Amino acid sequence: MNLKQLSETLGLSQTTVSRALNGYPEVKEATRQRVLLAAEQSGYRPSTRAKGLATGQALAIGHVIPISSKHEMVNPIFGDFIAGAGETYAQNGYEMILTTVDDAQEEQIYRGLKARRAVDGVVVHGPRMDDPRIALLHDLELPFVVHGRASGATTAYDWLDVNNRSAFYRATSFLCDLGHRRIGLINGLETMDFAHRRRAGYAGALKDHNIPIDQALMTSGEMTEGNGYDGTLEMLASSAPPTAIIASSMISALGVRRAIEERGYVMGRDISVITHDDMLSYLQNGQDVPIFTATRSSVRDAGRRLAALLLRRIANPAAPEQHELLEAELMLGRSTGPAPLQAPLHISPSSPQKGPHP
Amino acid sequence: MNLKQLSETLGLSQTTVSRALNGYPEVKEATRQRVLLAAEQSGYRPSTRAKGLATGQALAIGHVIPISSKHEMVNPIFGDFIAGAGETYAQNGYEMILTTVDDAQEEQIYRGLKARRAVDGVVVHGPRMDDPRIALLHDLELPFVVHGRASGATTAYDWLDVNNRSAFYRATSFLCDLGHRRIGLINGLETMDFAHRRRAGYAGALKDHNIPIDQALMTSGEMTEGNGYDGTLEMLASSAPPTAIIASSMISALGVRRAIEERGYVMGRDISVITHDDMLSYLQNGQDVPIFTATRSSVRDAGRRLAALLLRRIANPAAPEQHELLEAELMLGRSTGPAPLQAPLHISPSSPQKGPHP
DNA sequence: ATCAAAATTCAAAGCGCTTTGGAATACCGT
DNA sequence: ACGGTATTCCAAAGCGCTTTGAATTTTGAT
Repeated sequence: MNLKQLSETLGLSQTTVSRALNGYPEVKEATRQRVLLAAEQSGYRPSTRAKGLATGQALAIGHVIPISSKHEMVNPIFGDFIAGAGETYAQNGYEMILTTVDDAQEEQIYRGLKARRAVDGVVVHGPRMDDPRIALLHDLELPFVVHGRASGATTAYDWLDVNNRSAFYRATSFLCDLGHRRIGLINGLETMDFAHRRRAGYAGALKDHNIPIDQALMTSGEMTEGNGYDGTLEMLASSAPPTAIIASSMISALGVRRAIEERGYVMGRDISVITHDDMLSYLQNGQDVPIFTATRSSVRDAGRRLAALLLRRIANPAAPEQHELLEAELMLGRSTGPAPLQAPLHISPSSPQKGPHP
Repeated sequence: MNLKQLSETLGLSQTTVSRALNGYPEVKEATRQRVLLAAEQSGYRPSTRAKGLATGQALAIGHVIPISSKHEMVNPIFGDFIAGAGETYAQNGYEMILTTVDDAQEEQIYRGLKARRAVDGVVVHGPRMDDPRIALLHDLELPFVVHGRASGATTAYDWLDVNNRSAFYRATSFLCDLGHRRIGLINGLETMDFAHRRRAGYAGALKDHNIPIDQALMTSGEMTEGNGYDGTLEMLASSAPPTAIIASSMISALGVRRAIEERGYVMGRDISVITHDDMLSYLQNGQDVPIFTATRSSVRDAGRRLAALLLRRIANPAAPEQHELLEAELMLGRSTGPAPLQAPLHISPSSPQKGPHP
């Protein structure tokens, strides 16, 4: 069923039917109702393509998901973020077009999206330090918003970010106030902007508590269980092991916990742990009382809001830049406690296992 | 830059330019080169919409992701699956359109996709028992393929599935052969078709080893860390606890491990664990030696293959149904060992923790 | 040189929608 | 009843591409 057929059925012109459907005022109310009913009954829906051609809009948003070509890794927050953004799009009649791409082809993809007029705007995921995409999209005049920020960008742009710096500042301060002086940081890849900010928050808090920074207590890498495990094991093996560890994601934190327990320590008593928690739907941090003390911020909510930001930008290209800085909550869980008075006894691990990742 | 402009630049008709670009034979080779070069230099790319309108193809594939309206959960395998499918689409010039939807609106979404001619075909995710989507899509005459199978479907359809039954049969048999007689199953939601098949494999193996089925050793639910933990704790607390547990996903397995260790048992010695491993990029099962013994099958690879299946279906709507049944490998890891000669001593847990999810 | 066949190019129609510029009809006060 | 204004509807153009059917040029054989 297309417009022509529908209008013939009704004995009206395509113009009138189109206007009735799109809510224009120059059509009699009775006629509109008649059209609406007929459209409903026949299941008529305008062709996306034809409509897009006629209006010049794509009614679609592009999400270009970078997949680290080295580790072939898909960011685990991705599913929940998309779910959030999808809600917003659905409410506004937009479609979501997904492209996965490794870093090398990124520029091509954005240029293609623009040249083919496939989308009205894009969401930039996982901004890196001095991310070249900002300038590129700016030059292409393709509306975009960034999930996170890209330090070093020379042009203004719309973004939504968690206040990573303050979150990690608070987490670190909280541990300091509990008496911890040796605090480890299992960070994400520091080419990523957010990891950079988190470290700044961590370092800032240590400085404010007059605690020197120890390179041996900082690792960075992809946020996998394995890296959390490896990093923790390494720190624990050092001559001056930490009494607390901050992890950058729930996934790494699971590895941190595994290493701690495998070494025979008790999390929350011998070693305190704080993690950042994106509130992924399949990895909930406890039901009532959180297992992990965590800096918490819903990535799904971020998706919803960021999508809204983009739609606003598209509706009004000349508006001033929009920014949204979400503060993470510090949720108290069972994984933190006062610093042990002395270095924890090193109980021999209950399991002789000592190996790679789960 | 559009076709008209490009053709004027070249002093050729739109027809010729279009044909040169699309590889038709009726254009002189020298002309084609000239056109190709000009297109390259000017960055010309045909408008997706215009092309789609003219050809009647959408050059897009729809993925409709069900989000359990109850738990608001996004399946964690989703990201990797999409990454795989995306590779195939990119190679073939297709776009991926993503829609997230809760069960109630599913039908509407598919009808909309069809009526608006937004996609050339769709991938059905997470088929349930007697899934109504199969019949619906069949009626709509919208080409589709299914990731998994839907028992009870009355029409033939294309699918790609892991042989869940044989995988869980082998895992269970393997444990039986190691002497285990009380084997727990932490299954996915049994409204899901795959969970049903897995239980059938598990039950079949027990039967073949003359081991009665014990309802107390079977749980099912969303595959979260928390459910893995809760289920395990419950089984371990029973009067006749299992000596081995099979988990339906790495995420649940992490919960299983937490419960085991929290109770003071050693995984692989006191309690054996086998999990299904989808080879998610951020949850690798060890580097060299797997942590968990696992039935392994790459969901990313499944995405790649299933997408190819769909493109073939679209190219040839009348072809006979295509099926691909992938066998999971049984990877030996550190989490399994011979059944303890007697019920494991119940060492008091090293941690007094006893609580909800991690 | 000549003419049919092959190779190359083009003008125009059409895909399904929106939107412009009118045309037709209804309504108002006088 | 009449001119004028609102209201309601419509024909046709246009969005950027592909494709049909025809025109033009080249080629090859005589």
